[in-house]
Amino acid sequence: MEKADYTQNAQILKAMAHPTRLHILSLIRDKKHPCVRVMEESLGLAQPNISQHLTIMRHMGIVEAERDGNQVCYRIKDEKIEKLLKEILEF
Amino acid sequence: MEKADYTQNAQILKAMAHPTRLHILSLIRDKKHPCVRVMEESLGLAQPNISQHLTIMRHMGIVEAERDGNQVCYRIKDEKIEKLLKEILEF
DNA sequence: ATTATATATTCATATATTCGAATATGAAAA
DNA sequence: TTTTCATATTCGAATATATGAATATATAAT
Repeated sequence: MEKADYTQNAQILKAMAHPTRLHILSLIRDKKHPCVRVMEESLGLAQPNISQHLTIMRHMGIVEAERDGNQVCYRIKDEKIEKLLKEILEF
Repeated sequence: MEKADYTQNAQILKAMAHPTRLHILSLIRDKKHPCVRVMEESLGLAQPNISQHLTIMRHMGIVEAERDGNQVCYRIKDEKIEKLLKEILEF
């Protein structure tokens, strides 16, 4: 494995390595494709805070956003991430 | 999953989410049970730095140290971590 | 006992993360 | 077209992390 890969890999891990972010990812897995308002209810956290965490994960290619009229819904970006996430959440 | 679990889980992830630490873990997997001096050669980093990273992972129960005379050798702590690590390194 | 070798710890400083508060944007409803 | 609802961004202060330099400890060799 290349040094660059460790860096890339570590960045993705780091973007998941936060309690709130793991919780969000778990929600996305459970309720398929939830919007931010739903997360807000489930997590009991401030909306901007959740949005900040989502932004971090969006930028790292962990989740993907889709606007649905008024609201924005999130999903896991791809199969690869889904597999990794499964391993982490079921750890 | 409990909130406490997300925290615990995130802490373990975070302790792995660093390029040098991933590299160290990869070394430990490849060369079974390497000592710090060997890591030093492979990584080309200062010994105190490596030792600092090892300490972090030891404290989080990711690796385990065993003294062998003059030197200290490291291994992955258990099966559970080994499985998670495999998923991460092969991501 | 002294010296050499291997590893760990401490400390200081630079850098990154976290999160609340305030504000901005974007779409829908009135 | 103003108001409302949903989400995103920006900023600042507190906190955490990373790393080099210096030093300490522990075993082995002389």
